[in-house]
Amino acid sequence: MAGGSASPGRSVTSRALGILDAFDSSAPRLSLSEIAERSGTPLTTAHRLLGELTGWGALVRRPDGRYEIGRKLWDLGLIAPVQLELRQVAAPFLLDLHTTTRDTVHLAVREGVSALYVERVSGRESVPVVSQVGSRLPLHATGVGKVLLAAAPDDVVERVLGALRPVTPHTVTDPAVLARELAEIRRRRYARTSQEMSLGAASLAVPVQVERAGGPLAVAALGIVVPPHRRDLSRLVPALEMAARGIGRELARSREFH
Amino acid sequence: MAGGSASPGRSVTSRALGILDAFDSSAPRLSLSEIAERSGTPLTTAHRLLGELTGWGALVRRPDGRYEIGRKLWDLGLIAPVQLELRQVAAPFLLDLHTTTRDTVHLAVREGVSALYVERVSGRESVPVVSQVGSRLPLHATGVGKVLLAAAPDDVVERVLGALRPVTPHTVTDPAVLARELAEIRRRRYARTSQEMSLGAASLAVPVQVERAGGPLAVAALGIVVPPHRRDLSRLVPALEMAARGIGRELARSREFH
DNA sequence: TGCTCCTCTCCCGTCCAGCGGAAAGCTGGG
DNA sequence: CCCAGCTTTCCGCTGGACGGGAGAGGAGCA
Repeated sequence: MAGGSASPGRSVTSRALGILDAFDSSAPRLSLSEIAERSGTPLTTAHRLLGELTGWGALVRRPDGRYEIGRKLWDLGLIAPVQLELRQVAAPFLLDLHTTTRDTVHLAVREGVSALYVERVSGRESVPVVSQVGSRLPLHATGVGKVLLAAAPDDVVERVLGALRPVTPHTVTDPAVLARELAEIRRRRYARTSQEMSLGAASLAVPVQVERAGGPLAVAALGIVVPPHRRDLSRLVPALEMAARGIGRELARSREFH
Repeated sequence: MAGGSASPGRSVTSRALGILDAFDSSAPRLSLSEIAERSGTPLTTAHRLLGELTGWGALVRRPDGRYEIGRKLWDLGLIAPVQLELRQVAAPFLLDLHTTTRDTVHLAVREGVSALYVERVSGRESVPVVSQVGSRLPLHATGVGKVLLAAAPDDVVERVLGALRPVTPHTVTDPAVLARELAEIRRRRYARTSQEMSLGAASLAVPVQVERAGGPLAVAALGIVVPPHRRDLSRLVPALEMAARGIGRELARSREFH
């Protein structure tokens, strides 16, 4: 009878941490049984581990019994140097763009075959919140993603072209169409998405480049989302390009010292 | 010979998590031995736990061998609902203030006897970075802190007055002086710090209030930091008050639905 | 160059704390 | 009222955590 036969192999610690993997931006509040199921942990074990995680402050218990991420992880997350240099350098430029245009501006980097949004200044007009800081989207699904893809190594491009899952009803799913778009982006130095018009916004994105010995190196993409009733997208290109060049210049300078 | 005699009592999990406690905004990169010392963990044990934490992604190893907070914790931290509602409601107001004044604007809440900065928009002129989002400062040491203190329950005020440690050379350390300042803040509805002039900036802070049955309830403080060469602080009061009222109103409205 | 000091890594015997099935609380809906 | 689903407590078994020791790898100094 009674339990016993300890864990199936993984270490205690990674088992506890695995619990945290159940949490996600699309599932920020979870009940005990949901967590147990999502993390593949026996209910009782999950219960105990949750107790410890809560005790430490990694999680907090809501009045309704569900768990959510606690202060401690917020504190620690804030000091994570994820693209720290880029974010610090870029922040003033994003704010400047926001001040002059009043629109939503965001900055993303490539992480594998995803675009990772690392900074964002929200505009007043409510646009869909898909580019939340920390969120990841497939490279082929957004303007900044395509810009990053246009500058990515060939093997990455091929991997993306090989698996074009639709994200919105308007996502390109034809590899030939996307390849043509990428060529166009490389030629014009900016991407312009009309696909997302249906979401109530149009967007524009440009590459951020750092000058290096051996040619420029794209490290990020700068995007702006404009409400649909303003169609003066093209007039924004110079401002965006200037900001992108400014970020690249400052980044190169700050790296010289290091 | 050989080790053995397992842990002194605490659970495995909390021991591993305790390792993370060694990290701090003032010490974001640590070596193995620093971590072992800071967390009071035997060197060998710390080494193993660090391996597990790194394997999961809570920490990453830098080329020089030091550890720092990794992507995973960043991701999780971003979905922590720490003052989520307040931050979402306040963000547009902070941006508006920044757009019109170009100065650094920040928002803080009270957490015990500390002011916790939860949102910030940095101005172009570089002011000291003490109000980084996530950082905590004693209530008596800053403008927003004093505003929060002025609205805090009596027991909190007494606790603070009882232990006035100096933070900068200009921090008030005399309880009587601070008590008079607090009375002044309650009367005028805003705080104005001249103490921090030496740091190269002057600041202004107002309470953010939510209307409730049973009188207004201060929940946060809104502050602005102005470079010293602009002395038109008083002209900012109306704009700040309007923003603070706006935040309070929106917050009350969004809570009605809930 | 040889020495010392410091930090990191691997090894391994002991022993205890994690494990999780079972069953008892606790809600809330029908 | 009864039942279904979720949460919490209980507890004996066992396998993995523990950490001292030794040695490798470097940095600094004479």
